Amino acid sequence: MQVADELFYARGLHAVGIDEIIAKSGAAKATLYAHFPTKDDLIAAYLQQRSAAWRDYLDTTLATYTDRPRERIDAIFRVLADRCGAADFRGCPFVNAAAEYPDPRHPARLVVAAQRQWVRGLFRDAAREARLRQPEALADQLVLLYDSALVGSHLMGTAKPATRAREAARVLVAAGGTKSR
Amino acid sequence: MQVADELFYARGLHAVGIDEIIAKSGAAKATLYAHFPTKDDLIAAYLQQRSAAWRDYLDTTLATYTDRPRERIDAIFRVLADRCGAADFRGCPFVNAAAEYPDPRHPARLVVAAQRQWVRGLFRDAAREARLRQPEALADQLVLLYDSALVGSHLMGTAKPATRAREAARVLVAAGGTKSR
DNA sequence: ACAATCAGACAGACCTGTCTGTATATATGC
DNA sequence: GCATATATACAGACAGGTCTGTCTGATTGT
Repeated sequence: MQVADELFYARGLHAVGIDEIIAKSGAAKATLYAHFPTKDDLIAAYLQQRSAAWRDYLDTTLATYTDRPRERIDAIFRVLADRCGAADFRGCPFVNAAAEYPDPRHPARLVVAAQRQWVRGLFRDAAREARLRQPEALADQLVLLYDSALVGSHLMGTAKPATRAREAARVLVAAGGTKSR
Repeated sequence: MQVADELFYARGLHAVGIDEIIAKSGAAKATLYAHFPTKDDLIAAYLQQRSAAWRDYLDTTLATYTDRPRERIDAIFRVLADRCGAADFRGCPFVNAAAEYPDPRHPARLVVAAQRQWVRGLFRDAAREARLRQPEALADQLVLLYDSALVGSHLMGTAKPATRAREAARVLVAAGGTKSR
């Protein structure tokens, strides 16, 4: 599973075949299929694991901001920028998976959708706790910036877009979720 | 080429094979390979064509805003939201391609990079002409929102993220490219 | 003994790219 | 106008590799 995780993230879901995962992990094919009946199941499990790991990490990091929702929002973007600057960063595994699997009913897409709900929940809760006007609209906008930090940093090959997203998020939070003009 | 365009966009680059394109287009394999020596060449051509078409469309649409740079920025997001609401919308072909081809030197990625440079140029030029403070930083932020409109609308299956991106862009433009606080 | 895993062969489908001979459209020369 | 040459496209077979998933018999761990 660890090998699949690395290969899928680094190279793409279609680009990595079962045989390569097996060769690199040392597992037997029958064992892999015993645990994951199809490749789609393996992919969904890979995404689920990524989702769970990211959630755990963010939950832990944000725990110190429980009573400071505005700073919590900024912290999310700080953590994100750190992630985007990591040596193995290759974009958002969820966005990447959605690009490769257009069908919203695909098992991978279900994991992606759930993950996005969770992220949006982070922002919505923080916006509410900060008593910002229109927390729902602001949450939506912050999710946009979250996405774009990941996508932009991937495409540009630097973490600069994540930094920019963080700055933009500050502007939006400062504006309090107002629809401009 | 038209068939390849539709299939690649709708289903993904790896998911569509040469034989399927041939079967659906009525062309002979030898003809296809006469025009495009490898599948990668075909993919790059597909993206190039998408890029050129989008540029032409945006250039035409924005021509009426030549002397109104602020409104031009908003118009970009309006056009984008229209696109995201189209029945055949399946995310950003360029972001999708980057997800499937991690190597920045891949032919597809070169087209993607050029396309992104062009988009950023649109925003930077408009920000300069509008005499906004920090046009470069603002352009970066607007590109982020542009990306996120596309990605978000794809993942959510509605054009609502594009609408939200437009609102956020207005906030950023109103703030004039300020780094918050 | 049983459960889990392994090594590795297999099946059938699909993939990219190569090749041959044929067909069609167009241009050129007489 | 007709014959010929050339350019372009076609039908389809082929090669070799890769893919996902199935299966068998053997091995290892508890």
